Amino acid sequence: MTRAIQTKNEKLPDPVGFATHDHNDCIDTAIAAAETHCANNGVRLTPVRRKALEILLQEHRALGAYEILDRLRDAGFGSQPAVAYRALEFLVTNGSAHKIERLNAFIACAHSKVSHVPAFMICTECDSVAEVQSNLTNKAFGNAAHVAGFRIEQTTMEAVGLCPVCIDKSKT
Amino acid sequence: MTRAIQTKNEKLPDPVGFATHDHNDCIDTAIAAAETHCANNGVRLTPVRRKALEILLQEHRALGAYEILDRLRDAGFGSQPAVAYRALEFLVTNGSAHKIERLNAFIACAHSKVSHVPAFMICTECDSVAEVQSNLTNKAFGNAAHVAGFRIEQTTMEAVGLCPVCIDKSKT
DNA sequence: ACTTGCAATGTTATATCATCACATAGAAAT
DNA sequence: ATTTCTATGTGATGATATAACATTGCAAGT
Ligand SMILES: [Zn+2]
Ligand SMILES: [Zn+2]
Ligand SMILES: [Zn+2]
Ligand SMILES: [Zn+2]
Repeated sequence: MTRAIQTKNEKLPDPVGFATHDHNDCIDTAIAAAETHCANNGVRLTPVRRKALEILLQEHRALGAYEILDRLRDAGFGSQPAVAYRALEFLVTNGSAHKIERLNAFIACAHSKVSHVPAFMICTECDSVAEVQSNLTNKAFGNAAHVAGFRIEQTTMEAVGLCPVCIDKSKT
Repeated sequence: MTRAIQTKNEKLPDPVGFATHDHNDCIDTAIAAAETHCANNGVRLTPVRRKALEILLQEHRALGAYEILDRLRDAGFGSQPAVAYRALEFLVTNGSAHKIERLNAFIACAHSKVSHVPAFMICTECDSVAEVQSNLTNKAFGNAAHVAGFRIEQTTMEAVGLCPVCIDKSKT
């Protein structure tokens, strides 16, 4: 049984960071990076996991778990939520994908080779998402954590606002 | 996710930001701040909204919408989800509360008087949340947004890890 | 070969979170 | 007083996520 899809932006071209890019080989390189990571860390990029990553990379946008599940089912995998959630958890844990908490959705990492603090710009109008290369950790944050005795394991930043496309639209 | 409820007249130190503070009057000051804000902005701190804020302030932790709804119902307000979600939306919009996306939960702002980038430390073990005073905007983030033509409206940062209490526990 | 162990996948059922659509009630503006 | 807009209330539904448990496939150890 197919569930309704919630995502608003179905028809965007190949935007990464709201700019166009050569999408053709970026899938292959990302998959290769995932394979390398798995080999180096003693975990397995199994068929479902690989397929889930391919789906995310194909779209280059944030996808809900059930949207991914639909495609996994179409590809012959299981049809129950846990199938998608487990694959996604694996990808997130291993740095191939991120969860956009604001959207309850998942997106392939745009630069999985380098270690980074995931940071995103999320359009409130069309739900498009761009991952920002943000190598700068917030120093004040780190200090506060240290003072509080909190051991940070991962930090994510999410900015919401209007993407260039929707800014243009709002002007007309 | 289950945590002890903190009562208003508790003698022991109340933790905010994993540190102790004087909880007794911080509710009143926060409510006063909300009232001032509403007066200055032509919006109304109606009974439900005020009660929802009081609930959040009482607890000083992240509460799910349905948890808040329960208490609103107990206080004589409506019993349907929209009642809580609408009140919470108002509080978030007007800076009296934040949504912790990671937890799908809400928390009273710990320093609602000053404009700030909401930043939180979230314990993966016990789900406790501390709001960090992070007046430092991530510069790289801002630059990236500018380059991309993205108009940031709000940024939030969420760090997950282990709170001091759970670090202690894990050592035993 | 066999069994024991473990990780991964699958399924059913259920829990949790969130919004829609529409009716009614109050406040504010004319 | 009438209109208008905001706010509250309700029932119904949608969307997201996990629990619990059976099954499979593979690898070590015997
Ligand atoms: Zn990334
Ligand atoms: Zn947009
Ligand atoms: Zn705050
Ligand atoms: Zn903790």
